[in-house]
Amino acid sequence: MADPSRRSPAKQAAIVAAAAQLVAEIGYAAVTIEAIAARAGVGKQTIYRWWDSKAALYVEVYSQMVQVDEFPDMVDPRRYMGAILRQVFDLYAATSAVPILAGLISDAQRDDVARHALVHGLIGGRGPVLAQPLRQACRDGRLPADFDVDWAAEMAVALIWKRVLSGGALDHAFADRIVAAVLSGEGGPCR
Amino acid sequence: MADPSRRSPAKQAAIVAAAAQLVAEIGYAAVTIEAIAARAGVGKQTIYRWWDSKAALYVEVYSQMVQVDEFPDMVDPRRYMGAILRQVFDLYAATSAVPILAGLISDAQRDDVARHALVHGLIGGRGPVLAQPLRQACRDGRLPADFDVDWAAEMAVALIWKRVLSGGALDHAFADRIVAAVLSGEGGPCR
DNA sequence: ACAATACGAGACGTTGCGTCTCGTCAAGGT
DNA sequence: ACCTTGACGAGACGCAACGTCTCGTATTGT
Repeated sequence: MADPSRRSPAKQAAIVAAAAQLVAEIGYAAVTIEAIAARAGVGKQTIYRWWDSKAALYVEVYSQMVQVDEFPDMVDPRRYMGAILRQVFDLYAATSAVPILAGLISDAQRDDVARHALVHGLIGGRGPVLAQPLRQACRDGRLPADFDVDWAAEMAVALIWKRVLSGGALDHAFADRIVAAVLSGEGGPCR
Repeated sequence: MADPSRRSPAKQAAIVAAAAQLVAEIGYAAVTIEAIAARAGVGKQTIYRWWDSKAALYVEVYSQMVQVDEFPDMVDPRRYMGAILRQVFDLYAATSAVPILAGLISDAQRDDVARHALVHGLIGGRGPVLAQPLRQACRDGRLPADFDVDWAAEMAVALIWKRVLSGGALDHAFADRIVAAVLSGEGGPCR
């Protein structure tokens, strides 16, 4: 139906920007497609043409907002995880990513796109950022060969989601506690 | 306005039962107040008189559904936590509590009653079930005196919420992993 | 018996949904 | 240069559920 090559990049950017603005102003739940369209100076159909739902649109907003650009060196798993988490939390603090993430987790109970993003995509899986580097560390002997990477990633994601959902602090201290909990003992003093 | 002493217990029970039925049949998100009223043979106003919102009603449904009746003995913190978690997960498996919990966590981003239940009430705090017994174990020397009970409870709750939200398994194996992660080392072989 | 009020039923206005139908416009093909 | 195609802005449209309200009836305590 819709031909991606004919899509207007300017409109897309205006819509994403309007969505980001509105969430900062009135909160995720209060944002409507109609308000985004009005703010962006765009017809409703132009939004519905390219995104299935409000949640689908915000998956894109969130992805653009939380871009992990520079990966720290994997010298030590503990240092790596701490650095990556602090980087993400700094991005959270500088943007409206947290309310968007909370809204997306919430919408995932109703919306297929949000659910998929939550379980497999950027938001939930975090494969390239968390699981993959840790798996590499296992192969390199920086972590025990039988270290359960998937479980570690699940714990980290769970703790983050919980604070996002209940409004807890997402600061560097929290990042350090996650690292300590997820890599408890491994490569540390207990071993 | 509304006088609790004149409230009809039969109507209340019918409403709660209808709400529980409907969530099992069509899922939390699809349930409407109007459908609950129709199913319970009740006027809409009778629901709105006693509950602020759908979420507020389901907080009560969930509370009735997940009643931890018998507390296991606190001989060993690991055994205690394992027993209590298995008991809760068995209740989850026997009822529609999981979709309700997922719906409530979702609604907590929009609804004040759900948010309060999530942060302070039965759902999020879990004080009497988790934190309090662990705190007692600390005083009794069954856990290190500097053991961080709040952090342990937060981890357990976070892991449960994450699986509830993303549709993961809530079985005895998961219960054991939570215990191992939350009480890692404490009272175990590493210490 | 009487006052107070919970209750069933359903009308009511409101909001946002997602679809649709216009007329306009820009781009690519012939 | 013309013509087709499809994106676009604007907004009308029907729909569903919200939360409030107003009836008339039933129940309860004094």
